[in-house]
Amino acid sequence: MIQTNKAEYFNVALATGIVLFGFDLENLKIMLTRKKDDPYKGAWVIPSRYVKADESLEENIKILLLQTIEHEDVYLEQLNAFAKVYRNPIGRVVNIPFYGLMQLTEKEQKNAEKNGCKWINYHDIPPMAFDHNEIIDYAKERLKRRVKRRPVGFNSLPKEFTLTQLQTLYEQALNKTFDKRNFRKKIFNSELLVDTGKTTITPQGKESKLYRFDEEKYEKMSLKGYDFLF
Amino acid sequence: MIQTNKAEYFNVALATGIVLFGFDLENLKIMLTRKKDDPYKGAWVIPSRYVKADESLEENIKILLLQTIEHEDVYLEQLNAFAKVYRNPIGRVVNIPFYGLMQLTEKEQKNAEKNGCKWINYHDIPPMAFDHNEIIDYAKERLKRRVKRRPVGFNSLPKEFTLTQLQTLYEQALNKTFDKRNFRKKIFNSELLVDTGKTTITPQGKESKLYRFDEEKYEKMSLKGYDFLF
DNA sequence: GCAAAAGTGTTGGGGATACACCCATGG
DNA sequence: CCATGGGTGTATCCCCAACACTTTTGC
Repeated sequence: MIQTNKAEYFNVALATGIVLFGFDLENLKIMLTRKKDDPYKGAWVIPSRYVKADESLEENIKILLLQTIEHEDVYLEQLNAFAKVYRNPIGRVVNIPFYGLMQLTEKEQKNAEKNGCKWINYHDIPPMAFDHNEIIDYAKERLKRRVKRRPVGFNSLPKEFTLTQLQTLYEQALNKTFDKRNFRKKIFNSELLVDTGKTTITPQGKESKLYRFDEEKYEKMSLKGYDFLF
Repeated sequence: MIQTNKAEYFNVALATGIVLFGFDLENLKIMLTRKKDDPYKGAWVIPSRYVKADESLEENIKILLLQTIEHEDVYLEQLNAFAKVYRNPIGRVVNIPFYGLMQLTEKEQKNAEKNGCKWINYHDIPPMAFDHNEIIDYAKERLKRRVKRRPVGFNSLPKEFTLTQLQTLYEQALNKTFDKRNFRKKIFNSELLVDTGKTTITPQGKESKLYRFDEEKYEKMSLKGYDFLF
């Protein structure tokens, strides 16, 4: 590490951003907002926020979550820093975005709207300011890897859910379809699910069994990943 | 993005670091150096360097490579930013480390030594300054994932190599052993290798076949990953 | 009555693992 | 002559992919 006078290097700004994925049991969505001031006033962006010198990235992201969906109950992972020299016209701003995954209910839909954000379909992301399209593409790739290699439902489904809901989540994230029987076999083989014995009536009026995750098994799988692939 | 006066946020320093893995055909090693000035003067660190406001991360890493091994012929990937508030006593310094993978020859051994660096065994990393042990652990996990899911030999072996050398690389990185026949079967099934028809005499005096990678196939595999696991 | 969704088994193939011996060389 | 390392084949098992019909409900 080259030693030098502080002023020469302590002149970069740090920001976090959040690529927040929400699953409403039918579609995967991403929460976007519009920029409130220049540069790029009015353009689509992911929610972002400058980091103060004595603030951790996690604290900063939590504030972003409170300002948008109004709670912090989100699974988070840090993504690669985006640090190109001229990515922001006002100076050298490094954005360290996070990937977030959550269940999307009416509540978050309303809170987001109230706070000037919008949940937009995963497959229908508009052109955005800065390098935010790049950031979203990167986050989507991360989500795909996670879905393939680790269980993700715990963070994006209600406590009890149907197998069709789980399969829909996987199909949306990976943008392909699965054979129902094979999907269920794979899931059951992983011993990740517990039959609650209960049923629900789906929006289509069909009776459907409810399952929940085996939390202990889920934790183990989250760390190790699967030995098979979706 | 909250708008504000520039001085309030443009006060962070940015650094890159390199966790450089080298394979000398027998052992995996990591290049470390000792800190030349305070804080932590004399302590082990990974080679690191402040980023200037108009300098890209990649430019910065290239300079680090020239100052240590004296060439840039290294496979690089950016790792997660390390950004804890109090990780550096002189101020808020965010380190964006890179993972590097290369073949380690006599030349780099000598250059590193000349430039105050040392190649240390992968399994024998000393306590280090700042959070550099954490960074190395993170990079090791990345290497393990890469070895399991994508071909890595191209970046860490000579153009032509023996299957034992390739297997040793995998065994070192994953810290386990493989059955020779099964390892070869898996590699051949991937159709990644081409028999050069040549042989070499190993240091043990045995005649051994030389292989090289099928570059086209290798590129494809690097992007998609394997459908099987090591 | 018909369209849409929930639920359920079998078969075949391919890749992973486990496992042992021969031969050539250096010492 | 023996220790070391290069090279090779088979049998088993399990996971994966392909594939179709019944039942119930809403409309």
